[in-house]
Amino acid sequence: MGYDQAVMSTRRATISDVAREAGVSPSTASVVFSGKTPVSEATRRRVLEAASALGYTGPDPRAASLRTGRSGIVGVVFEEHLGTAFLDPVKTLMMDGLADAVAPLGAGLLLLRDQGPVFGGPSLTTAPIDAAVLIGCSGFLRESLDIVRSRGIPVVVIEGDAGEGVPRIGLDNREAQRQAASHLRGLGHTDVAVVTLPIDAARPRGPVGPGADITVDVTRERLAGALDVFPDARVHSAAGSFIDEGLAAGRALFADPQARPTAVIAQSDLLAAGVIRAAEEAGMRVPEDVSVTGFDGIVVDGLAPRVLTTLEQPATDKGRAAGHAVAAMIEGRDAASLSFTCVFREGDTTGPAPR
Amino acid sequence: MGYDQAVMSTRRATISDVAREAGVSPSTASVVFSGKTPVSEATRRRVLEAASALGYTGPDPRAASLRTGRSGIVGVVFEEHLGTAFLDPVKTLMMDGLADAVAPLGAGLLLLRDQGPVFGGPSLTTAPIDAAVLIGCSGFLRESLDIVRSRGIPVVVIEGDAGEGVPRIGLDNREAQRQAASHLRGLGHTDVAVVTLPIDAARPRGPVGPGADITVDVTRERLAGALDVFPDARVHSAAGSFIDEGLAAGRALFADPQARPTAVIAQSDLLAAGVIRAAEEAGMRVPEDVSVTGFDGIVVDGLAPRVLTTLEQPATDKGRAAGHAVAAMIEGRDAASLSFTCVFREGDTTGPAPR
DNA sequence: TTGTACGCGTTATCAA
DNA sequence: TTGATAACGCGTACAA
Repeated sequence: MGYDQAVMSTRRATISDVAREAGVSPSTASVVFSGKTPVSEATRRRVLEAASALGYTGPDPRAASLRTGRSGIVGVVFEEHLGTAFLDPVKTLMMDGLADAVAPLGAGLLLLRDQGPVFGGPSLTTAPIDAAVLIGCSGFLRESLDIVRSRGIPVVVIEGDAGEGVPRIGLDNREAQRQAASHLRGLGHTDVAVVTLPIDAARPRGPVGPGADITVDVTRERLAGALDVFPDARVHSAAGSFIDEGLAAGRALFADPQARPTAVIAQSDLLAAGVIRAAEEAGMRVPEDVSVTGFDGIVVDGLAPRVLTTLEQPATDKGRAAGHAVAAMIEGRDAASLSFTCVFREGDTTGPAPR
Repeated sequence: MGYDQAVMSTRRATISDVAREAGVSPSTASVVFSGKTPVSEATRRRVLEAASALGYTGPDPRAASLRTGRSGIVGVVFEEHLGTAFLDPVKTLMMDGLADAVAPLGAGLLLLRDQGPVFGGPSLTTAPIDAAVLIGCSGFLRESLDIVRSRGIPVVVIEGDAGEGVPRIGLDNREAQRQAASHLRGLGHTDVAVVTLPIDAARPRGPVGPGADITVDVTRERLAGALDVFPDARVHSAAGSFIDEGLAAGRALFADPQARPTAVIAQSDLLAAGVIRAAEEAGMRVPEDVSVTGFDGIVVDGLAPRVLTTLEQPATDKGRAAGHAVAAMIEGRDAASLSFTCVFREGDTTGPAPR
């Protein structure tokens, strides 16, 4: 007993300690806690009593997961600061769908930022995850991705290309954006500018040349759709999907009164809202002097009573689909890629090109 | 070699395999990956080559965390569906602050729903976390909490009482709500109704009697503040902080034209927005026929051009404070409880009581 | 700078 | 229904 106390005071009780105290074998004690095998009521109670006497509160998650190979954790990897998971309305809806679909699986969601394996914390590669959902997939991720996949961890990517064998939950970004662009062309616009989402991890802000290296898939695809219709469009990148970024980009585009575009294709609704504000600042009317389109179909505060011309995307469904896909893969089934479709919605922020 | 291949095909290479292949000891190989001890460039390269030859991609997170006792994961526990983490604007802001404060720590955030240890998935008790942040703390949690604390895992609670020794990040809910109520009394209101947030995990919707058992701390505190001023107020609980819930509650309150309150204290801005909508539906003018107050100070879509009379709370700061607190505790420092203060903001949704 | 030896806490398997 | 055994894969004193 003296020994036991000494031991107890220095280290936490383990399941072996409990077993010893209860006079059973460790495996029996283990079974009492896991419930995976029938145990006689008598031993069961003895073990539980021993446990509470020793202050043992159940198996150590780390050890259990080493042994079983499962942690019950699904990693969700973002390319940007984790805050975007919460502040970007589209991601927010996606996460809701994802949480929904993953719940029956009993899994928790681990929010990860891919910062490369250099930084201290858990990256995709160092976290004990059972599966991973990537939100976009840029260069950085590619590398970690191979590692994860080589470990046999199921991976699904939302809006991005993670290579062969990784199911994709996609959106018809290019086609959808082309649709909005065509709408503008149909209205007679020829001098068009594009305000893009971040083009890469460094998130520079400013003009984008024709040869620019765009590593963010969504940005690239939507831009391609716009350029399909307006190959000569001026392109300006924002540092994030925020109203303020749209405002900054709009100011830049409208700075020179002699060289103002008659239409602006923004790659998100928030950016569009910012551009509209910039237009008003510059004394332009929307849509009489300049037309603006968005992307996402979310509710943007402060835009009312305007209705944005935009592309509605099924954000929640995308998340849910990703959840179902990882759930399937965890259970050993196959998961297929899936592409969702945007719906063009004409509002009152686009009109005929000014003469 | 034949043996090696046989082994490789059946199980994943471990660091020992790599060491053997490279002709060094396991510990040396380990050091190559962890970088905790200088290694000669030659051995280093040999190990790396062996690793890539064997397809070894670095230490297994599960084993590593068993050994080191750290996982780099901070658990965030919600009482409700995880979706609320993303759909409730206040929680959203909190999470942003939390992510922010935890980032330098290099930790990932694990979103957990506390559904009691029965359910299968990782709960607070079965997840490999280094620390936990509780969002609220009701009965369910209490139990898991003891377990976690007995394991020596630092815990912080936002808006809740988790018992002695658990630092709290709080809000002056009661005082703030009392302030809004006093404002109404000052305007001459006497017949007042309260629309509350969920009162417990079952989230019933409907009238709340005087003796009701309210397990959600925030709800209880804010209600107490309202009752401090209007002890006889009718109380109606909503099933969540949504506009639609406020709408439903409002309809119930305004159903009988003979017994309509002249003011409604809603426990969140979203609820308030719903109540206002219900009032309009019922042909009542705000604030001429009925005054409405909210709580939170967030931007509610569709409310413009109205400005809600409400209590602004520093949601982001609360999250950040919680993050700093767990960071401190993980590093062995102490963390103190902290209480934030709401600011009363008078809008145009409250006015003199109708005669 | 490298190697030896051991323990981290569990659980699966199989035999009794 | 219970127990003995053997991993699970790694990190780290400590000695060489």
